[in-house]
Amino acid sequence: MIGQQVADSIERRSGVSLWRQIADRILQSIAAGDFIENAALPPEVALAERYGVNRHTVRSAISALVQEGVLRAEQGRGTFVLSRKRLSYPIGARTRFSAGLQGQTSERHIVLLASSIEPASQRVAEGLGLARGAGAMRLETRGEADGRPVSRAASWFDARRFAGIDAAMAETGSITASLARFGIDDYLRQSTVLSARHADAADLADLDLQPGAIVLVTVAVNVTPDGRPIQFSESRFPAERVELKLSAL
Amino acid sequence: MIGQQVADSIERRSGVSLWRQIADRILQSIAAGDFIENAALPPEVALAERYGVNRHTVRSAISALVQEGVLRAEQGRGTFVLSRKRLSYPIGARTRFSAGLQGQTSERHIVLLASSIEPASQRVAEGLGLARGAGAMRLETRGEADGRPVSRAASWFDARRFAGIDAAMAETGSITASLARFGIDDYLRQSTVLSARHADAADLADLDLQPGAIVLVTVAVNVTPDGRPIQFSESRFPAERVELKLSAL
DNA sequence: TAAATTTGTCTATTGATATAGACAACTATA
DNA sequence: TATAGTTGTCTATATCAATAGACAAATTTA
Repeated sequence: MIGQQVADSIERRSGVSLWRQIADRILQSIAAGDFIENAALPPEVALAERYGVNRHTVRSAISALVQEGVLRAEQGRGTFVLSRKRLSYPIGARTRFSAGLQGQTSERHIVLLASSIEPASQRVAEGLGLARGAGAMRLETRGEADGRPVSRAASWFDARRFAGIDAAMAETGSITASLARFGIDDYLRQSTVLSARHADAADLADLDLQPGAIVLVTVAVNVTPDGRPIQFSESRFPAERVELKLSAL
Repeated sequence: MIGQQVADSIERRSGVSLWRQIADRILQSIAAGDFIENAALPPEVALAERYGVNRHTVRSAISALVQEGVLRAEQGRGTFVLSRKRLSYPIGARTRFSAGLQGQTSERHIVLLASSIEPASQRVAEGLGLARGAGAMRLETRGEADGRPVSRAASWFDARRFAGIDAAMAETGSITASLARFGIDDYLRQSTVLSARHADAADLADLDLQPGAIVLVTVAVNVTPDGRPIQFSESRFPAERVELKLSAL
């Protein structure tokens, strides 16, 4: 009889407060398309009954989502869904930030937050095929779509081969365009490893999230068409705003 | 100077308790390989100082992880890491449960928990290319590796074409083998959409998780080599035990 | 053996979380 | 214009989460 998974019960004394769990459920509901844009949420008393909690607890959840800009509450009328669906970020052989989100947003770009040259850690050295401790250029970037942050990444490049890529990145706002300046006309995604965790303090600040949010984490290596690694990166995506669509599989 | 992301601060009044956040950090640390198997965790006072909390709060985090079987505490000696690294579950054109985990575990299989025939919901109908409301056979399964649950899935098939696949699944413990009985010698992963959320009550029970845990969610369609959809599925993976490795990209 | 280190247990106190009930303020509708 | 339905605010109480300090119990080291 049920086509979707139904699991309305809520875990008590779990280390995650009831209002945060309910807020998560409502976000899921919206992302799953249970509410059209501008649709009214069920009234607070109904939600309280559904989740088996007090009305005030539901109100805490709602007020957190109002803070996040997901809902709008109007006294006497109801509570309404503001947010659009999650962005669907494609990951495949030719993963490109801007091209991937084309059609879903009117505007998108990458901001260079910081850059530095540092000795390659073990995993960076492995990913780039460098000697451990060799110079690696690190770029800290944030991806934005329609003014909302949708990704936060650290990327490493061979500092010798790509000297000055930080300036190129700041100027062009595009990894693809920056690499082109170094003679890289095309590159491919060689590997992607995916995990998820709670957002840490840095994620919260960089991605404009509320504490307790979940981030998807990808660790990836990009290579030239002939297989030489050029970029190693770790990216974080806010799970409440982004889903990853694995394509070209 | 730092090769890895460092973010030790903890968020207060976030809806996620400090002990749960610290437990998450320790799990990340272990998964990232900061501790070798059987290595001692830093003493409680040191951890309390690092995270800026009281020793008792650290103890709450540790005791949760002891409950989960990740740590072992010994009075007078220290607290030790038990758990192995996360399993790496490959997702690609030929995603197969057992073959994918080969080499990482000595034993793995799929258990059929339940099955039923139901009218296809909208998303199932879309995924399988059926009319909405047409008969869909649903299989509820759990993947286990070395006796630990590593995945929990609901799969839907065209009930007419695959009548009896539930019995085949119960008998063989393999999707691939069951499909072979219906003349499907090969099948490909057409699409995979990935997201993450907090585990709900059903996940907690089915995957043997502690409340507050995170699950990775994939929604996928498998097709025959000539492109006809045969299986629509939603799978949940415990993020603390599994990472997804996107291959053949 | 003595001292230092580490986990385990207890008491007490404070702040955040959750419940309960009552009523005000606002909106839509019969 | 009532009335019903909804969100907003207030008070009170109970439980969980976190801090603080002290000391016991077990282990390792000097």
